[in-house]
Amino acid sequence: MGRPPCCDKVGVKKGPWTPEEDIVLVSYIQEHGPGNWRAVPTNTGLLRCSKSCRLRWTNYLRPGIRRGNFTEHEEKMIIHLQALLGNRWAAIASYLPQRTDNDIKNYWNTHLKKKLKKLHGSEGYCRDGLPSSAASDQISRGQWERKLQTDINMAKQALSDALSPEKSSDLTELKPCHGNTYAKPEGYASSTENIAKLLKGWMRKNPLKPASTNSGVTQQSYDNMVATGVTTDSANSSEGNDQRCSKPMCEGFESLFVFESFDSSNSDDFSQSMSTEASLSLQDETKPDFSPQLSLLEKWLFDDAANQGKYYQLSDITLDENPSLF
DNA sequence: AAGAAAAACAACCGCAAACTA
DNA sequence: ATAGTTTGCGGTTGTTTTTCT
Repeated sequence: MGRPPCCDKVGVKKGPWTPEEDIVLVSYIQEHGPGNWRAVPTNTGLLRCSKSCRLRWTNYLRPGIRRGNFTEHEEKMIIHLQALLGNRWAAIASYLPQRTDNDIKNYWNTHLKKKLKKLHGSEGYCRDGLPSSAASDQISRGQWERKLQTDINMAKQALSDALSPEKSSDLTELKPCHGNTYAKPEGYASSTENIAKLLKGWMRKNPLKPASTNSGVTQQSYDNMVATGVTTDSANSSEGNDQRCSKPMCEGFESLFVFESFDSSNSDDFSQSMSTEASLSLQDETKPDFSPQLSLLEKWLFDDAANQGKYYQLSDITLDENPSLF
């Protein structure tokens, strides 16, 4: 007996999400909180499978995520964490709370892998830029363990370096492959921002109907959104734009969630932003506890870095101080 | 200016772990 | 204890955008 599909394949829409779909999804989550994805398509009328809804939310619509503009520091973090943890993107993303695993994965595949390849050349490195020696499963167990210990020490040191602000390692010398910066232009608008505008324009045009299902956004919830920062400026709203987010439209968007511009180099900004965020539905989001995600090794690195008072103050982002974060 | 190639990114797929009845 | 269901994760693909010729 095979595993049943996550949803009916028939009648399920695929491909890029439209602004309208985003609105519906955001509205629903705004009201019900994330989770129970199975029920989302049913309750919202979205012709998407639950998986797609979840992905859309976690990777784009969820408040607090930062897109594009990977900083040098983030790059280093990713590179070192990848070396340490391998392609465990979710684990890596847990160290960069503003980034999604998908984003990190894409960034790794499109940018960092190439960078490392250029930096190290092909010699001594296998695919994914990892030292080929790490994959030597022919060596004896004892050798392997010693090697592992060495690798751990190296990784620890590397992570230390990455966590240190004052140290600009050789990685800083990594230049974009061609003239461009890696990050998108400043004008790059996050999806949440896009949705913010959309919500404003759309909701005005479509007075929120309590809807037959519980999918509709109530006026109250709309008011909540306004209260939490959605401005009333509708000049750039998505009037008549029922296709994918066009650039001019996106560029004029404001933030639905009123986040300060995130900068991973400033954890205070982050905390601040997260506390703002706490007023939103994220507070209901059932995020896994942070600490259990940490393997012993990760925890050790975590603690070690914190003890050394290093730059990336993960310790600043604790459950106690930011209950909304996790 | 136009077409081709490369790069970037959004989204899908399948597997496996976690959860629930 | 277990079968069924849901969710999370990582790999991969498809589409769009940008750069090059």
